[in-house]
Amino acid sequence: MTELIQYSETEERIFEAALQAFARKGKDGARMQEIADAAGINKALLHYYFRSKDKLYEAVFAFVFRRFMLSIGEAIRDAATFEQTLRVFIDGYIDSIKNNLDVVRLMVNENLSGGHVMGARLKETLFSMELAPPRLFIEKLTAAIAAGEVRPIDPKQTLLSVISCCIFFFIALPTVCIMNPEAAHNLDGFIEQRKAHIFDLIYSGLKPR
Amino acid sequence: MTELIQYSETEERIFEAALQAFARKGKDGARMQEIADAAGINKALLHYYFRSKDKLYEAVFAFVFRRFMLSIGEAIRDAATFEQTLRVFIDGYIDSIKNNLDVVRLMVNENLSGGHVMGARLKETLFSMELAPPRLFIEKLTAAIAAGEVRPIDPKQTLLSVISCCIFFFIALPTVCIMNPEAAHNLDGFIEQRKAHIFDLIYSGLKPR
DNA sequence: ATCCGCATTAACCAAATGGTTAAAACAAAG
DNA sequence: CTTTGTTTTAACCATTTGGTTAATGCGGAT
Repeated sequence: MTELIQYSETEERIFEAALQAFARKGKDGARMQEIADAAGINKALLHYYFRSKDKLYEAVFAFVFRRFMLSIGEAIRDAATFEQTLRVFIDGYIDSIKNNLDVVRLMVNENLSGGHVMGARLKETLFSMELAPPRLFIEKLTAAIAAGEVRPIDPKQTLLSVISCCIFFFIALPTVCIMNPEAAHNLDGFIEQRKAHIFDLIYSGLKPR
Repeated sequence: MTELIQYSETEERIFEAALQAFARKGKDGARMQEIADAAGINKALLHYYFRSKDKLYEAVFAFVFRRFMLSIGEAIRDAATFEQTLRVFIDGYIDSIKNNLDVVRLMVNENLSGGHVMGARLKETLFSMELAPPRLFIEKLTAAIAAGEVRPIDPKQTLLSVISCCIFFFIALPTVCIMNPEAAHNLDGFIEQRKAHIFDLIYSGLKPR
């Protein structure tokens, strides 16, 4: 089912180049020649390894998607209280996104154009460990509600809200920087500020009164 | 500065066709021929009206961007309490997005590829009425904080969080439908549910304790 | 009826692009 | 050193695509 392929150095260089291209210009906008150049190889080699542009796209997606999910999994550890769980989740999620901006852009592009490639990967991974973080979050939240640490609220919707707050900022980065000049001037500072704000707003929204 | 051009019936048909194409396949993925077909005209007419694909893209963007902003402006009326303001803002924002999904997709695409076209429109519109809703929201929130109706919190970050929660769901729709089967089965119901949840979570997060 | 400017079209073109092929490097094995 | 299988490349090809052009339609003014 889930094959664990070991890729050659050349293949991984292709992946990085293709990721950048696909993420920034979309599947159609990216040029095979440009990917080959960025990877420092001949264009024919692309087809030698991946047959077609579509197959290359799928391979790249599968590769970086998996890597991204694992990176999130690493960033999010277990915690004692739900307050800590939420804080770690937000910080870890945002850091992972920040370090994988092109992957996020690729996934957004995917969703904009139907999301069938991502859908296949998702379904394949649905029962494996790699989707653990969201499920773990929901379990923790459900438990916290039962324990009275958090007021009754739909856990799935809450998860969606947290993820929305963590991701959207990066998707709309150019717009955010225009509407919000300090973000353009000091991005890292703004990101840290954003982490704190999201935790503050959401946790305060979850606490019983 | 801000020209108010009256477009012919043919031009508006082109806009609709081009919007669909650009939104669903991106600027590069969309084909001039396919846009012409969808608009029921000859391909040369596209160039007759808009010179090049880039110019067409910019014209389409300007047109639908303005229309979308105005639609949000109409949806969001003034309200007495901040609680009402927030509720109206969320409902109006989500309804506008729902009725302009292709425009939102176009704007997201724009941001993914640098956002220069949107940036130009934004800067041009920055001092006009069309960006009133966000600014109005921030003013209301600031006033509510001063009046003690809302606890102290960064208004800009809060606005960004609200918008994130309203938009992201639509951007990631294919993924959301996979992770959340009931959304696929009854989208309108899920949207209403989402409106209620966002208001509940955010307003509860803003109330003083 | 004719003239004139705008709208529309069919046919065409050059460039770009994804993909192929046959030959050359190259490394490992015999 | 030769053989053999894999990796890499230059040159090529067919198709697609954005864009052009010259001709046609057409409605209103004269």
